[in-house]
Amino acid sequence: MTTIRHLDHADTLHLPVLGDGPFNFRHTVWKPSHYDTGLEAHTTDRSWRTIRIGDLAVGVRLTCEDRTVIADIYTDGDYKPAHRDELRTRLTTSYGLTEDLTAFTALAERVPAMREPLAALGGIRQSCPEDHFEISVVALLLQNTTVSRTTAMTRNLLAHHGLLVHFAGVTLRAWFTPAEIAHVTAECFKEQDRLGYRAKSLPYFAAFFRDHTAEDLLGANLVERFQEIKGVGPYTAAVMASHASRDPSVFGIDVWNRKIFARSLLGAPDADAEVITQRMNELFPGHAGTAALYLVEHDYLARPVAPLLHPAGISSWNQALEATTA
DNA sequence: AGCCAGGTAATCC
DNA sequence: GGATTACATGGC
Repeated sequence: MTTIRHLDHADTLHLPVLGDGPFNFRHTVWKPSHYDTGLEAHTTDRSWRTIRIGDLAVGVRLTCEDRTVIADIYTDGDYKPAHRDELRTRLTTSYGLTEDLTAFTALAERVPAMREPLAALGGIRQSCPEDHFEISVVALLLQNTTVSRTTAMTRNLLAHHGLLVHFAGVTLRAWFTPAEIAHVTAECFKEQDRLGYRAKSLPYFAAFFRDHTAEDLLGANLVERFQEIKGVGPYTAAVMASHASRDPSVFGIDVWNRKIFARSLLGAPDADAEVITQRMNELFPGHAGTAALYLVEHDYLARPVAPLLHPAGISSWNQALEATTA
């Protein structure tokens, strides 16, 4: 039985958005293509998200005024000045608040297929509040399966090994750390959490990120480096590099987004991954990952995987999450 | 029943 | 090397 941790308000951060281009808060923080993890909740004008900083569980409530993101911070532990600094950096980086989109936009304006995505989503940035370990788990759970099963596996893992927190009126799950699942066996991931053959990979993921910090990986060719982990291939490594490392030139290609790119760039229902990758790099040199982001999110804008919540629906959201316990 | 999902590693020639 | 094939599992 998972107990709910109640987090108290500890801080308020004002995070400026730099650069002159547009900033789209709603679609930067909430992505129409992202599946429901239980780690975040979104209404039309605000978002809630959990973050782990080592042992500390943090709840963040995000709103935006003009070009400032306001982050209300909630914790249940000993909140120190160092945590404030780390959260400021983490949130600014996670949502690309200081990233310059002008080079991408200049390339995209010359491509007809980008006209509508730019008009609808101009000013969105990659969102990745996950760290490298956490996003690697997400990508692992997306491997060769349906999104509904990915959602179920995520729910199982977080219910059995993660945290359950309540803050600012919302109940959410929070990630486990590599250390917290170091003792869990592959058999448990398979039988209890229903991960199938992916169960064997997760212990390798946890061991790698227990032993390597983000600083260790600076300067490395990340897409190659991450593939040293058993269970990480070209797709998962690219998701890690494009999302957690925020390399704008990289995107992970799979059977799902391949069709989106083939349709919008080649006018075909599907195409070889090599053909698409070459075309993307040709049209958006150095920014193919950003282009991929705009094309995919625009494709999902009218029918989001996990739609925005109505404010009145938050209490039933909370009840549903609290009912799914270990 | 069989095929396919927002892939990867092992094995084959 | 590049081309198969097995791998878990649930939904249609």
